[in-house]
Amino acid sequence: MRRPADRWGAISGGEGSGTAQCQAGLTFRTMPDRPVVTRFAPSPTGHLHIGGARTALFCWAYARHFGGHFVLRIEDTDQKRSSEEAAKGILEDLAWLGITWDDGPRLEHEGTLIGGDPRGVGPFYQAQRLEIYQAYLERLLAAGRAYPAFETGEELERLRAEAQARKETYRYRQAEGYDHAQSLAEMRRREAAGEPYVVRFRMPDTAIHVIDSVLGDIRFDEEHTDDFVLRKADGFPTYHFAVVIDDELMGVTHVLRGQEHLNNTPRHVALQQALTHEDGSPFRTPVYAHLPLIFNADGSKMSKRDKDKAVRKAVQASPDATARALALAGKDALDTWLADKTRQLGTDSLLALAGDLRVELPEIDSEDFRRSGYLPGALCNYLALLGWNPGAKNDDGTDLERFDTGFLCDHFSLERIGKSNSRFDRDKLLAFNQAALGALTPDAFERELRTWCRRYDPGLPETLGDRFKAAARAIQPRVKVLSQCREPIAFALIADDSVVFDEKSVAKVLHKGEPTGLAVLKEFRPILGGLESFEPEAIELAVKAFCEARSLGMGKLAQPVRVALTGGTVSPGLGETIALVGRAGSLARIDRCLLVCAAR
RNA sequence: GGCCCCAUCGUCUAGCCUGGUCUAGGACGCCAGGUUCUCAUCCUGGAAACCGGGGUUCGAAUCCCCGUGGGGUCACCA
Repeated sequence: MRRPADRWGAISGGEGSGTAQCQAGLTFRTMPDRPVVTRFAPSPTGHLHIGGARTALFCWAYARHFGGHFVLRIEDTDQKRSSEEAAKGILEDLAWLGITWDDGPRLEHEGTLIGGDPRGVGPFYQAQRLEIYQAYLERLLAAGRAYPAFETGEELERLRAEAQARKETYRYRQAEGYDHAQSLAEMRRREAAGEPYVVRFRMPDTAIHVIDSVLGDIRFDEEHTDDFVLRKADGFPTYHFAVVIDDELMGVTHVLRGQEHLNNTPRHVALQQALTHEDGSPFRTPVYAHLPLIFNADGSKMSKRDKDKAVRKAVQASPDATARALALAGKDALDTWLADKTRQLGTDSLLALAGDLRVELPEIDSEDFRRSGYLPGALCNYLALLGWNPGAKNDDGTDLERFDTGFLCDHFSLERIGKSNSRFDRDKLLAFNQAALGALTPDAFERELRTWCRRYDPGLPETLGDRFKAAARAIQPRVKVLSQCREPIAFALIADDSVVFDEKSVAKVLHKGEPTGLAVLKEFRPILGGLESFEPEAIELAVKAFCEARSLGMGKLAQPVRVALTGGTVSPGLGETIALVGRAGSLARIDRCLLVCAAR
């Protein structure tokens, strides 16, 4: 599992590791003082967001780089929004991306088992760890570092509003003259009576320093912190509490997460300083690395609600669309969805509606990219470049930016993580994917296409039958994503007698010149009919021979045949096109073209 | 608004830490050519950036300060 030492890349001293300087001035890496453990800890409220995928990718690559452990933990402490279904979905999304975890929920993916608990640090669902949190909470309570609070939500809301009116930020602070013993008694009384209360953390009266491997040292002064909630009224821990305990108990050494968490970090650090294990040993502060955020191309925040937004807009735009939405979603569901911008429709309804209304859904979850037909390798490659850069050159002097996850694991380091936010550039991702598809061997591409079709377009292989292989050949260089696969071969998916002959093409290609395309076509028909093999290569040869014998340019034959077989002048190579339409189909289409277009 | 973070082509970035080799390099996109039976692929070329102002220095994209701009965050969500 561990890599040879000479393959470790450089790490900075701030990462809890030793950096040695040798005589020649070369820096080489040493193993950190304890095994590297990273974790990805999503809340199961939906599919894996693309920003989360990037975070997971980095955490995974970092652990792999050092031969450490990558933990997957499900943060389901919000009972209202979490679902087991979403958790499963996230596991599958990660597995599809090739991001596998060492410690975490078990998942069977393509015949291999991912996850497990080799270090005995589970369970990995926070909802199953409530007793653990409670034990630490009680120690904090006993030490006076945590205390019960009895304000209702409405009261807090009012206090916040009042502060806002004074142009201040409301911060919960332990009241003057607070009596801990009395407060604990009240807590016990409420406990017995089944009345709600929360437990808050007493923040220290000192500034908190956060050491971040990406952003440097950051100081948060005490007047800007507040006594946040540790245990909610429903008995569940808040994120802050659970994350600190679990990270410590699971031996997490490096926390890589989005920059939106930066302002939470002083709370976590303060908690680490206040918490101890049963034996009195202190919690440790992991190395933090806050990752720059990813935005939409237009600079707006990438949100899982974007998909709903796009469809909602289309629905509201026309009464016709509203009617169709009504049929799909039902009146009540539609009304609440339209009225509440924060509401999300089910994936299936959303997809159906988008298809029906011809709305392009923005891709924001990893599942969306899978559906669109991106290769996980290309996605990971592009994602890795959002906030990280290998800083290396290719032999031709261009920047090295196309690489696989193996390269990422070998070279990933915190010191090359950028500080500034980036925008998600679909065009560049598309280019990466097109290159990745193009680099596949024809057989590998065919397999990828089949796999994708099985999930998202089972009708295509059915329609194509034994022409699938030829279709795949024609498709490969012509699509950027697998979901475009029907476009280059659309002519092969329609009935022979439903080809629509484009007027302009007919005029230009069939009627103009000498000889006319029509004449060439007529002459070519019997040659085609008499071919022994109908493989693209054989057809190609026959076509060349035909043209050479008559001193015709290839175009003089190819374009008329294209119009006859596809209705237009654009299609894959002539041999491929003819092969895809098939012998009977080709002859029928040529005959029909001769008949229909001669009259024009 | 308070706090925190950030700032190189339209976008992602290299260079910045360890000032000079930067008339700032690459990728995507864009534009113009070329190869090819059309399309796509492929090849060649081009336009395109150091946010502003001070300072330090012989010298600043690189170091410091201020301004401006952008972003994050201010929950019994995570």
